[in-house]
Amino acid sequence: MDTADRLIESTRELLWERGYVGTSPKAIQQRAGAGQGSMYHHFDGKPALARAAIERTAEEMSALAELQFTGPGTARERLTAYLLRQRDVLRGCPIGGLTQDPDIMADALLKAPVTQTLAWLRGRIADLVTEGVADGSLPPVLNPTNTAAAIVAAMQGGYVLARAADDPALFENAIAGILPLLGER
Amino acid sequence: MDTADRLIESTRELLWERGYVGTSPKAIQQRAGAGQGSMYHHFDGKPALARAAIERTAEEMSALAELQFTGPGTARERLTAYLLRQRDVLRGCPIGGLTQDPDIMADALLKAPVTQTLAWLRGRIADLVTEGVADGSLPPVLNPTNTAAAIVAAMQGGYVLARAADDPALFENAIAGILPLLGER
DNA sequence: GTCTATACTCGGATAGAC
DNA sequence: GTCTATCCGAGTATAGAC
Repeated sequence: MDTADRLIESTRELLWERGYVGTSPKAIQQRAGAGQGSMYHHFDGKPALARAAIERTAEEMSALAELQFTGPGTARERLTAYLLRQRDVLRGCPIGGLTQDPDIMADALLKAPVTQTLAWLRGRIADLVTEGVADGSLPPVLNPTNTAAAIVAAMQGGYVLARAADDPALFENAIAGILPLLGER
Repeated sequence: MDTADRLIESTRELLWERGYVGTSPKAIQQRAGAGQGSMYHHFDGKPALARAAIERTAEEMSALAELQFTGPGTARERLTAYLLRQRDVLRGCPIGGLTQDPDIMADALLKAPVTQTLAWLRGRIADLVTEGVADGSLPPVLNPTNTAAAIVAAMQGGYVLARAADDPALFENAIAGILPLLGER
């Protein structure tokens, strides 16, 4: 991994742990084992580096989800597999958490990957719901758009509850609580 | 409203808008129309002021919710009234949003009101679910703990989705998506 | 490409006058 | 109680040497 890569990886970790406002160039350099000059040689400044980091995180998150969505089984099985997947719950969502960061939301270039990734996720899940309703694996009454929003929201909120309580079980509870929507019991 | 009160109110607004890390004493003073000396006369420093602000916000939020929970109607009606209540969606939840703030989570005194308020909310909603199952206004299969977690999570996550998309409709979608859980369609 | 030096502002707080 | 002065470190970046 070269220096530019290490800088991006360090930035990804720090954005996840401390958010954008709470992350300083100096902290990034130290974690990456790079000096000031090195960082400013490879990137224009903090926003440019953050942009590279957020984009990489967004791509990784989408790819990981897509892995579940295109796996084996009925639409319902793929959906519940995604929901029940192992997660580092107490760290929160590395994309959703950025919505709380004022400097991210104020910068179109930093906000765009956040907006797009969550929109993509909702759309992808809505498609699965539609598919599941069509093939009979999901209850026929479900509205795909609303159900997808509820599922993604329950996950994002599950992170919030788990972090507030310092207990990953709350994420699990939230997921278990929406599963009846999908006809699971 | 005296100076101490104005300082607390300014802090509440700034915590909501910019989070703890993103809020400086100077910004608080300016918004409150108070000087440095004045602020440090009334409060020990930024953490003490934040604590007062967060506690006031937590109390206000609980009181507002309790108003809906003790209103008229069946348990289900009170629950849906709470969910459908008018909200300033794009500003996010002034308590839930704090879970993303590293300096809040690292300080036991600042974190406690966040932990407690969300735990109280879940407990209160779980009670309503239990009540609704008992009086027949809610489906008998519901698990109160999980359902309460799912409901609170859907709201918290609804804020995240709405802010990411810059569109309050996503909060509404998430709520509409979980209503079928309560037997609404 | 990376290092060190330098610069300037802001964050957070203290001291003492009024 | 409030004001102004002052302090020191951190945040963010530039300049120029190597």
